[in-house]
Amino acid sequence: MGFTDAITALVPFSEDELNDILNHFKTKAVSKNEILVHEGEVCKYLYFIEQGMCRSYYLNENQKDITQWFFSNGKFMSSADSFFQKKPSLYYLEVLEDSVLYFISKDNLEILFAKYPKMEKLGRLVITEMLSNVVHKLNAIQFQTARERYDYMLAEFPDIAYQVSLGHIASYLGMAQETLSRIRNHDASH
Amino acid sequence: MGFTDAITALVPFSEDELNDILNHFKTKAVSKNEILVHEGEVCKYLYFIEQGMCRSYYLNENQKDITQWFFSNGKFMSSADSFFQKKPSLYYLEVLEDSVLYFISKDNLEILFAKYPKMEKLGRLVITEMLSNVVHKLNAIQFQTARERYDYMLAEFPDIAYQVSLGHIASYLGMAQETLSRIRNHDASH
DNA sequence: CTCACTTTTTGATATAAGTCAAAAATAAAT
DNA sequence: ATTTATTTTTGACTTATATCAAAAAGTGAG
Repeated sequence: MGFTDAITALVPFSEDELNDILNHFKTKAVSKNEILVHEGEVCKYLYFIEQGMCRSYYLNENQKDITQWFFSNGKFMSSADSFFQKKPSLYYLEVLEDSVLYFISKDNLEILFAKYPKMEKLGRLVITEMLSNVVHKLNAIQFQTARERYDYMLAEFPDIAYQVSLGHIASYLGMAQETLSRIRNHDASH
Repeated sequence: MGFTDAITALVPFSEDELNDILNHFKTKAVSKNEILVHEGEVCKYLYFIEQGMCRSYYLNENQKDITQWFFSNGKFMSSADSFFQKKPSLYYLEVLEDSVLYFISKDNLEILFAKYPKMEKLGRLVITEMLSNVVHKLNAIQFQTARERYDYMLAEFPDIAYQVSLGHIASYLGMAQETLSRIRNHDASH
């Protein structure tokens, strides 16, 4: 799903409005392993993944890298807290494969918010969607077995399983990577 | 923290604006065990807890009641997804002790959104805060031991520990209630 | 105050999943 | 192509926490 499709799916805009909105975004190609936002720095942009795959992660007390979220085609991505409140980000944003992104600064977004009330609604919808995704994952993590969590992921984000390394997925699902490996092989059926 | 204080802490409004906003809310006293929203019904209001304690919960596949979130003094509460998108709620909202609430309908909120651009900002901030709280809890749940999760709760929501039943807290923290009981007693001092 | 009901505690046991360590398989680099 | 590095798999062992069951403590109604 392209950028304009994704937007109009959430809030209907006219052709002219869409063009104006689009002009406040920039676009760029980014390569695998690029870090878009470092922990501790303010996340300056709201991104949209036109094509590709990224993730957010943090380092826990033992410096272990924990994947927090995957962002694939057609999704908005940001370190939301940091971006909206100009606070230091608690997370890294990393590019997992060569990708094409749209992005907009806070200032430009504010201009759009002021100009188009419908944009505020769009902003709220994007965050509400993030919230409901995170809540959904929390429910999955909180009371399900490792295998059920993996099944949840396959159902929710089928593409991730084939594009992302085992270790990233394991930490995302809150299990040891050995466990995920065994789930995938040993009892690959059911 | 009272209602007007909570609002002005997030976004500055004039005296007159505040009064107008307040007039779009209603207030009521609710009693312990009252269900404000049932699963499957659309959540019609955004609530503010002036005084008291509530929770959201759902029933899992085995009909076990799982607490999802606690809402105490000075917090906004809603089944956010349901309220903003008029979808059936996935959760129940329940009153845990006699409470005093402010609440506003979607229509009235839309009126305020249209009238005061700052209100849109308030809406976004409220949801962003919910998002960051949920993300924080997810991180706590995902890789911490039962005892660490309890400590997280004590640090984050100290009041809950003394007002809410053991079973509700245990399901909120994703552990068996026997486990929580043992944590509280046996090794109460680490 | 007593009886019924709910919640919490304690004990014994089972098990899912973590940890440690090393081998195998893939991918990247010279 | 070989070598070096990274990722995944496999095995043996440990442990935190769930489950089951029953006793104890607490709460509320009549």
